[in-house]
Amino acid sequence: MPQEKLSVTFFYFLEKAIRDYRQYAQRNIRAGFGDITLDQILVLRMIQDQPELGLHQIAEAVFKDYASITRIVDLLVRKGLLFRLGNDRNRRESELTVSPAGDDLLVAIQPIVAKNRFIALQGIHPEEIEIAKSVLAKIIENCNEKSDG
Amino acid sequence: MPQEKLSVTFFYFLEKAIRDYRQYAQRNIRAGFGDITLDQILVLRMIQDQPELGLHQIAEAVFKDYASITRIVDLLVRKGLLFRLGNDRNRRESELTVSPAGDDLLVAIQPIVAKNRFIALQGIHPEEIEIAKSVLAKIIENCNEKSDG
DNA sequence: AAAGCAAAATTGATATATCAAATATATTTG
DNA sequence: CAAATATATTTGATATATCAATTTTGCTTT
Repeated sequence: MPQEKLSVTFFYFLEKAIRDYRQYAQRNIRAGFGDITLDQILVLRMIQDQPELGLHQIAEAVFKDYASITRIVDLLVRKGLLFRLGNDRNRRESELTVSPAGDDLLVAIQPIVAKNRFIALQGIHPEEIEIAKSVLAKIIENCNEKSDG
Repeated sequence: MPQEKLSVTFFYFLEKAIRDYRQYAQRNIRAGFGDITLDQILVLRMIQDQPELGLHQIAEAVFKDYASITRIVDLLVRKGLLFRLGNDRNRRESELTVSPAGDDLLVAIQPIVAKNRFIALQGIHPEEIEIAKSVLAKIIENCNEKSDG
């Protein structure tokens, strides 16, 4: 098993990069707004874009766990950024709608999010980003292969 | 701000890749062993390699938070994989030592961890991995720049 | 050695991830 | 339509991440 060392450091870097990025982005968001997390923003925006989705589909769209989505949505509702219209009992029928406050927040936060991404990728050639992306895509594929060998 | 789309999908892939890899690796570990997490293994191995380190330094070595390390170490001690020799009160003096059970576990688990990494990176050219690694390194750098602009 | 300061370690609170189990709802079948 | 089954959602338990606050320990300086 060659390149063992490369793979070790690669996964270290992978973990550290995502953590540092999240920390950096979260810090910038907090500076401008109160206590909203990146994940909550992600879910909120997804619902804004496609309000017709069920939680299950939202989870898939944002690559997250179902249980996490339940909790994130609850938080967003509690914060008044999201409305659960219709039946509050039957959650499958209740439609989720971003509240005016939620809309405002998304509008205000959008440039910050974009800037975070921009700065995080500053000084990297687009072709390199593409290659890195393809590497990540391949990892995703490899980890989701049916294991039969 | 060009390439907005590329950066969006890049960060999506980044998050998904790390999550899928962890899930995949964790599943394989669980199949062979009981309930030990990747993070616990990482910390355990670090202590095995450099038992003289303090928690602070361990945290830095594995790119983790101090608070997390405190809790992970406590778990490892509770599981009998790690001994806190010497003074159990003064934690700075107490030396951490991997127990025989911990040694055994690391030995047994090592090939699984290596295989996980190998499979996750299967079919990717080493040069591409290097490029991806350099992209991640640059992101880490960008996110840790002193913000004064 | 005592006081004060710096560094290390811990704890509390909250958010998210994960898995398993339990509910609830929808759909299919008889 | 009722029962069986499938799917969606929630909940509980535990682990980790993060930040803030606190405590502990170590070091310096008298």
